[in-house]
Amino acid sequence: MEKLILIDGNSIAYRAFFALPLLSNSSGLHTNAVFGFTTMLLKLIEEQKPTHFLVAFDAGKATFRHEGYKEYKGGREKTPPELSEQFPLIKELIQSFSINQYELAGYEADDIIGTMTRMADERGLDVIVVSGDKDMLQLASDRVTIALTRKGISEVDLYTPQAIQDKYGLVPKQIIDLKGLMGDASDNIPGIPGVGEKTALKLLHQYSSVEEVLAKADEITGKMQEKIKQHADDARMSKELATIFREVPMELQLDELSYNGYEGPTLGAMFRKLEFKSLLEKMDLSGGEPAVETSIEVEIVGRESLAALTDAFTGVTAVHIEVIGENPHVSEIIGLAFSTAEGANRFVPAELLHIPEAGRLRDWLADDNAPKIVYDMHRTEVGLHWKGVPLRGVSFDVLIAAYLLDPTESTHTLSELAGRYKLPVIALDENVYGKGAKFKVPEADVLSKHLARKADLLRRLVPVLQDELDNNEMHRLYYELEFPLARVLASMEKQGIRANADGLKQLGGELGQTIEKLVDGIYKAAGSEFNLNSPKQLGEILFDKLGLPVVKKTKTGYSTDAEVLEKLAPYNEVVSSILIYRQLAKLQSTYVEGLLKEIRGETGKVHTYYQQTIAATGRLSSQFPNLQNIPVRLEEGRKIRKVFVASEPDWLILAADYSQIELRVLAHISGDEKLKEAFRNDMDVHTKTAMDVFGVSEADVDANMRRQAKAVNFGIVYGISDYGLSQNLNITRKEAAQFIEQYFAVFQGVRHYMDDIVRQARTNGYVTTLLQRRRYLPEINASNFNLRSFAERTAMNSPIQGSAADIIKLAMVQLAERMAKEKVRSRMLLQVHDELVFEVPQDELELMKQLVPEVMESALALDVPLKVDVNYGDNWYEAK
DNA sequence: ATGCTCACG
DNA sequence: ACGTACGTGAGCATC
Repeated sequence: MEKLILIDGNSIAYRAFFALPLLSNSSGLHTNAVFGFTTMLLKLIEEQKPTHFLVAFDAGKATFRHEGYKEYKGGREKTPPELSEQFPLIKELIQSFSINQYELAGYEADDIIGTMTRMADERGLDVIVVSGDKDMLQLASDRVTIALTRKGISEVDLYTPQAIQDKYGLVPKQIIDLKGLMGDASDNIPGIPGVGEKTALKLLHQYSSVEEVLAKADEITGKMQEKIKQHADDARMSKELATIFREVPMELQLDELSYNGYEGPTLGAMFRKLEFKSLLEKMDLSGGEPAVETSIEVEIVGRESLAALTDAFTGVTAVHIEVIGENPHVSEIIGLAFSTAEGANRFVPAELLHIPEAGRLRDWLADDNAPKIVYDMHRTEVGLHWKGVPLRGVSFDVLIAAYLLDPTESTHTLSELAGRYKLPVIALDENVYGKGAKFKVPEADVLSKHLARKADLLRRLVPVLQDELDNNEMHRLYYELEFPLARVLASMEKQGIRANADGLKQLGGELGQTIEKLVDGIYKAAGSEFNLNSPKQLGEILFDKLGLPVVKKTKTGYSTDAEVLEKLAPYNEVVSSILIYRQLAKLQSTYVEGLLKEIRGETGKVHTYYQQTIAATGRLSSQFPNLQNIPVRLEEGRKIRKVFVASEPDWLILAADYSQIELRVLAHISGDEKLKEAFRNDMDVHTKTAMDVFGVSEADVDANMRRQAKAVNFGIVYGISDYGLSQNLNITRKEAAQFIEQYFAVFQGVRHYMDDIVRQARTNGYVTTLLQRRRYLPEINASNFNLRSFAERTAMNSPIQGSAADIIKLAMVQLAERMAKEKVRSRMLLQVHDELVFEVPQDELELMKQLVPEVMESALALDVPLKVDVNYGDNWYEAK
């Protein structure tokens, strides 16, 4: 069976461009549209297996349509330069795929495609037309299917004549009539004013064509009749403009479009040029330049030579210990590889680590004076810990350096770092181990080489990364903050925090009963039973069955989030029950059941894992379980905190949190006098903001004024926009804009900071925190409003959030040192962005109550004081 | 795998 | 006109 694919090149390029974030390669060339185009081509080739293929493009500006109607496609936004520059690349890409492309002066891609479908139809070929433009539907026939891109570009909807009938109740030819009546703003086709899709469809279902509608206009009632008569000519012309011309005088014959697939090396070369690394690896496009691994020498160490192994480790040795599994607290170690300063590589199978002959190796791993280079010390240390092997003496962690050099990169795998720093290629773990259910540890010959390559790469990366850190003035950030912090985190996690399982179970039982009653009531009120956890089913009940007004939609259907439900509560009592159900169900599934699963039977403790190299701002994140989002705002949820207790009898939980750290940081970096004054006088900053913005005395600030001022302060920290503030305060955008203006009139230093930081981002391409942590913002100069605005808000927020992260991390490192020096038994257990949680013996309470805030407050000297509140009790709930 | 919802700072 | 507040992780349903 022969099959022809016809692609509307311009349309797909546009879709791809707007669907994907602005990727760019190392020379700054944007490639997102090219990338989207590539994935679409790959998918079509694989899934459709075309025998014939053509990509058609619009040629030049003027087409025959402009002869009759000069304003055709007028008023359209100019093509963004970031997209224009990609068209030559897209054309080159198509060539690399060995796919035919065609354009003809005076005609649009539609017309070329229309003509081709006619020819193919006559010849009996099956055709798929790929476009983002609904006009194409007019071409559908028994042999011609139209694939329209859905949201994004990876998904398409297929339209056969039947599908068009089902969706619009029209035959394909009537799509032109539809356009004739409703017009098309994007092509500047007028149609009949006031006629949208709904009306146009109604008219066509009755009269079948534009001509009939115009002829029978007298039958139509009301204002519509007048409009139709008045704009009859517009409708006729619109229909004509929307009609795809299917007789383009082309030289091109069908036979010339035959497609025999692409040549791997040619496509590979193009992907390398575009720096599509993930595709290169996934598709294994060898040939051309060698993107393959070079050979490597590695000695597989056996039982007999194990004892002498460490004799070779005289200088700084690179060690890679492969810890398998996402959670290092429950992981397997499958092998160890070593690369000496002289470049000799050794591999030790994991099972040898525990035999007596490995004694010297274990000592070496634990030796503070045996310098080691590793990838992800924190994870490795935790993984080894549960196998009873300590890790000490690490002198450099490649992962942390890579993260600091660009915290926005989604991953910093060794394979990716090799590419990023132009070092010898190594395979993806996925390709060596397989993934998901297919995961399998390979034989020693394969595994030893893979891990030796990693160790070898570590050694080569260190000087490069050290240079880069120095260039970026990140020496202090690395050596005084992030690197020592990794050990502090590992120690906190190994320690774990005790969670009372019985308490949780009791809480769960109570919740279960309340939830059961709620659910019964909700089903009764709804008149049927359904899955309350399904937003889809809930939406059908609320909006279709009960007929409540639709407030907000998601891309897949009705929105039923809390904001929507609050608005619906006055219409139907069941809605407030649903809100309560949601709240309790969350507590039950995430916090009661979820937490219970994470408690270790032997110790009754949970051991979270802090990710140090994920958040773009420099914050930590917490997993397995996440202990940074334990409920606190509502009393019902807050009770969960009662189960977090000290792990020794009579010890206490002590919590210390920074008061308003982000606004204090803002006061410092903006230098705003008013804001500094507020903190120097230790005022309530939201009240002070209300006083200044509303121009009233402290006594006259009511609760509502303070609430609004608080929202403005939050907004300022987030990178304010009138829209965001208006949503938060439920006020109009204009009012929000006025608030912001009043705020800036008072806090002029803050306004200057906001302007200046965005300017800095534009000039440098990045913004920095107090300790020189960097965040790159490539989209700060984008022509797309949304992308650019997002980057601007990020530029305002990141230095604030990131500097606050710098400060608490610094405090953690200093506290760990002080606590060791003072030889306290107290332990640091948790960090929650602006809060540290400890367990302390009674006899150290007074010391810790004094020491903790002292260190936290003096971690970094600012122009305003830092303030820390300390609380303690038998559990985390009481420590408030 | 992806989207929705919701917990935290 | 556009449509978003900044940063995360987990559970569940659905595809």
